[in-house]
Amino acid sequence: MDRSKNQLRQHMQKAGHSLTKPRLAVFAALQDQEPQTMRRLIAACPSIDRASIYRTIALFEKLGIVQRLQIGWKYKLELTDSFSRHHHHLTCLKCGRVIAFDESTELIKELRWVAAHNRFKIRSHQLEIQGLCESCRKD
Amino acid sequence: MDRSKNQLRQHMQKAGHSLTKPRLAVFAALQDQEPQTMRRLIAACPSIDRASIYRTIALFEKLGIVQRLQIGWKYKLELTDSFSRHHHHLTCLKCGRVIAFDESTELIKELRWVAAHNRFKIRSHQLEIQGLCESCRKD
DNA sequence: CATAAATTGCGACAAATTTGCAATTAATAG
DNA sequence: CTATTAATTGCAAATTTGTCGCAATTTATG
Repeated sequence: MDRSKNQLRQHMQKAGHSLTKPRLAVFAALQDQEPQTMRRLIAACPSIDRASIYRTIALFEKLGIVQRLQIGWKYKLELTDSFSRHHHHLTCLKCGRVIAFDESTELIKELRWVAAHNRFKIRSHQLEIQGLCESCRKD
Repeated sequence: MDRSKNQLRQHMQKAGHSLTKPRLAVFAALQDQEPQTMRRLIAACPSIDRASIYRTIALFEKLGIVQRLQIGWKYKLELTDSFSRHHHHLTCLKCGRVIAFDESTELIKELRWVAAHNRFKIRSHQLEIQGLCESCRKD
């Protein structure tokens, strides 16, 4: 908990930004629930202005601390692999439940091949599977 | 071109909807550029009301004709595999260029394994790789 | 062609996101 | 520790994006 806070401070300072109270609050809310919606983020930081939260998210994104995911209809936010364990998502189209899963080495090989073939330098990747979860299938 | 239009008409009629002029225009704009933004979609159909475009996209999504992707900061829209060749994306974080690529059978195997393991029934999936394209790497 | 149902455009709303700027806070030199 | 400077915040207003109700229009059908 304090470890990741220090990591965050270090990461930001290296980029020339300070770890302020609002930024720390947003970070904590992202750790608290993953993936996170903007709405919940705002609700989770009642003493912080909406505009600051948007600005913080934009900064975190630029610094590679946060990434957006398209989950179902709306986007959600989540810490990147440097600040959270790397994983992907299964999303239930019916109930909206989100299940995280790890990727295989096979997948990584595939990504590397694709990137090399397109002369791309990989920074990150996301995989999302949409479908019906166990309980929603029974309909 | 007319083939896909007929396919669309058939698909919609089966679901009890008609292929009207606004819907056809939205479909054409989606074929024209992929992935497509809402803003461009609205601009591409100047004679059609914004609300109708939103309603059309919502309907297309429900009928499995269109899907949303999170590419970069904003979401984008694209025809699903039934109406466009199945593929994934490489997105350049610097210039925003989007390159499509095909998936391997290895990836599909992986997805099936993950789904089975979580008792999920797969409906669709998306993979996005973010990084730097060939020309943007040179910095 | 007549009728019923589906769909559209329009205008008003509501929600989400962005911006300018004055006030506050953080980093740093002295 | 205090003064100074630069970064950051809160606030209010503006913009953009997405939604809704409803009358007018279009489409499907008998």
